[in-house]
Amino acid sequence: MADVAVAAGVSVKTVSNVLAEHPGVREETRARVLTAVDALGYRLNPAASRLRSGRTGVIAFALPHLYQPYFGDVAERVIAEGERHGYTVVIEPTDALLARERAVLSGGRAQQVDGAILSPAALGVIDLQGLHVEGPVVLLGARLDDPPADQVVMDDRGASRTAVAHLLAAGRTRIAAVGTTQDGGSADEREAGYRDALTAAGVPVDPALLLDAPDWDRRSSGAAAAVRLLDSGAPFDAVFCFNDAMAFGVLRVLASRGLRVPEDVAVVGFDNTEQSRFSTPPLTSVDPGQEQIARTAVDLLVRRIEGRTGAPEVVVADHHLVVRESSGGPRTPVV
Amino acid sequence: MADVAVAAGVSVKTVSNVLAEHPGVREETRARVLTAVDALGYRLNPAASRLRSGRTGVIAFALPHLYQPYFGDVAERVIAEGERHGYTVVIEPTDALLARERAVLSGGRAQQVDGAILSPAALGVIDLQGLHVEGPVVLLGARLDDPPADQVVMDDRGASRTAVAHLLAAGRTRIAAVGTTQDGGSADEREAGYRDALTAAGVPVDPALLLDAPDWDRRSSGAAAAVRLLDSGAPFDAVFCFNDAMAFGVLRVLASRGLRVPEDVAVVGFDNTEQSRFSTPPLTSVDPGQEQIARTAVDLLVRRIEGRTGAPEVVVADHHLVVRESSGGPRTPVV
DNA sequence: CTGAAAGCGCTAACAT
DNA sequence: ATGTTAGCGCTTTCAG
Repeated sequence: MADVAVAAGVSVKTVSNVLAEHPGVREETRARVLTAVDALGYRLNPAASRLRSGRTGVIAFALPHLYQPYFGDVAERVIAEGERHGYTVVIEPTDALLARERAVLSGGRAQQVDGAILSPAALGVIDLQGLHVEGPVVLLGARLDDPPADQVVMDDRGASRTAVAHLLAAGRTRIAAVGTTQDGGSADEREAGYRDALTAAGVPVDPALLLDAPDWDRRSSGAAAAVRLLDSGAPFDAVFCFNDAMAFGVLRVLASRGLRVPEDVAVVGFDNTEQSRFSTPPLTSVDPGQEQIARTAVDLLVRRIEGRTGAPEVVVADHHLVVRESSGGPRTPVV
Repeated sequence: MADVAVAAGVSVKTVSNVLAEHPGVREETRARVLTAVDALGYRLNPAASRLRSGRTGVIAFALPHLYQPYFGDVAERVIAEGERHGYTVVIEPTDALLARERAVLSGGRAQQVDGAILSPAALGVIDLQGLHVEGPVVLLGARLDDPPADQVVMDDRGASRTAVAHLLAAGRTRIAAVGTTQDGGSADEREAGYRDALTAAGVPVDPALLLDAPDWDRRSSGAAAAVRLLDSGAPFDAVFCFNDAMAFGVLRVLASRGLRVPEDVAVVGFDNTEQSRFSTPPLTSVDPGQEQIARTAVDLLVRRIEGRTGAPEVVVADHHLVVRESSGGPRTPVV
C-alpha cells in the first residue's frame, strides 16, 4: 500500500480511503490512486483490514440442510445478494440440531462473522420468543409475537388459506393436511390457514384428515402420511402438503395405490421448488417468494451491521399460488 | 492472549502453541493453558492469526449451482469434511460461467482462501488440459490426460457401461441415450460407456437414439430430448439419461404420452440423488460415490495446502448401480 | 481533504 | 520445552 501511495503521490491513508470507498476523496485523486493500484497489481490484504477494523466482511447463513432444493435455492440467492453488498457468505448447515442453532444466536461465530441469517428448524416459536440474541441476526421463517431479532417471514397462514381455498373452489371438500406438528411455528400457521379456509367455506374440520409429519425434510414423511391416510379408510379427495418434499412422497404413494391425480385426488404443495414443474403430474404449489426473502434478509442484516438500531423489523414476503396439473390445472405443455 | 499467558504462568508463545496444536508442549503445560483459556473465556482472533501466518483457514468450493440437489449434497459433505480438518468452506456458485471458473484456477481469491475445489461446468476437457493453475486446487469431474491439478474423478465410462449392461440384461435393445454433447468431458465418457456396453453385446449403435442436451442442469433438457425422441418415430424400449435431473424430465414426458415405465420403456439415471427414490416410478440410478468424492477432495486439498508437492494425484471414486422400479427392479416398499 | 504515527493480536524466528 | 522480540498490512486516531 505504501508503494501505491508513492506511485500515486499521496499518503497511505488516502489509498486506504479510496479502496474502502470512503467518501470525501477528490475524484481526481481517486482516479490517480486507482491507476497506481492497477499498474502495480495491488490487492488489499483482507486479513489486515479485518484485524485493524474488526469487521470481517463475512456473514453466516445457517440453514438446516443444503441438499433440500428449497434451501439450496435460497442459499444461492443469499450468496449473490451478499456479494452485491460486499460480503462473503459462509453457509452453515445446522443439520436441524438445536445446539447449532443456539450457537448462531448466541454469537458463537463472533470475530469470524459480522452477522448471521438463521433459518431455524429445531428451535420452535416458544424457544425463540424473546430469546436473547448476540450480535446482528436476521431470522427466517415463522412469525413471532415478540421477535428477538429482525425477521423475514412468509405469510404461512395466508398462503395456506389460498391453497386450500383453491381446492375448495375446485369442488373438493375432503381435504387432508400433511405435515402438522405440535411444535408451533410454520406448521401451526399452515394448519391455521387450512382451518380458516375450511371454516370460511362451511366445511367441518375432520381430525382424521390431519396427518402429523415431524420431519418435513424427507419425502418419506409425506409417503408415510399418505399410507396412514389410505389405511385409515377415511375418505378424501384432496391433499394439502405443508411442503413440496412431502407432496412428492404423497404423489408417489397415490400412484402406487392406483389413485389418479388429480381425477381421484388433487394434491397441492408448498415451496414451489423447481422440481414441482417436473413431477408426475406437475405439482400445484405455493410460491413463498424466495427471491424477495433472500434479498430482504441480507438487506436487513447489512443495515444492522452498519449500525442500524431500534426494535426488530419484520417483513412479510409476498406469496402466490402456482396452479399445475396436480390440482386440475391445465395440462402444461411439456418442455 | 497475554492475560492467558499470565494466568497460566507461561509465555504468549506457549499459549499460541497450545491453541495452534503445535507439537512439543508438555501435557501438563497444555492443560494449564487450556484451563486459563476457559477461565478467561478467551478466543483466538482469527484475523490476527491470518495476518501473521498468511494462512486463512478457508477453502473455496466452486460449483455450478446450489439448487441442484446433487451439488447441494456434495457441498454439505465438503463443508463437514472441511470443518473436520479445521477449515471453513466458502461456497462459490459459478453459475456455470467460464470467467468465474477461470478465476478460481488463476487464484482470483488468493489471500482470501488457502485453496479451492472446483467442479467445472463451462470449462471443457480441452480447456483444462495442461492449463496453468495458481495455488492449491482440486478438480472434480471428468478425467483428463494431463491434469493441471489433483483431481477426484468418477468412472463415468465404467459407470455408464454398468448402467447400460443392466438394461441389456433386462432384454432391452433399443436404448436411447440422453445428454450427449460435443464438449468432451463427462458427456463423452458416458457416451463411450454406453457404446462399450452395446458393442460388447453385439447391439448396433443407432445415431437416432443419441439425444443431445447441452444443459444438464435442467429437467427440461430431459423433457425436450424425450419429446424429440418420440416425435422422431424411432422405436425404443429404454432410456439411459446422463443425470437424474434429465431422467425426471424424461419420466414426465413418457407419462404424459401414456407410456408406462418400466413396462413400455425402462429408464435409468445417473447421480442417485435423494429424489430418485421418490419419483414415479422410483428411478434406477448410478451412485457416483459423492461421500467418497467430498472426503477425498478435501483430503487432497488439505495435504496440498500443508505442503505436499509432486505430480497431480488422480483418485477414481467407486460407483455402483442402484436398481429401482424404473428399470424393472422390485416394487420398493413405499415409506 | 490529506498526512503521520501508532497499534490491532497474533505467530515466526531466534534465543535459551 | 519455553521465552523474547519484532512485525505482518492495514485503519484509526489526531494533526494539519
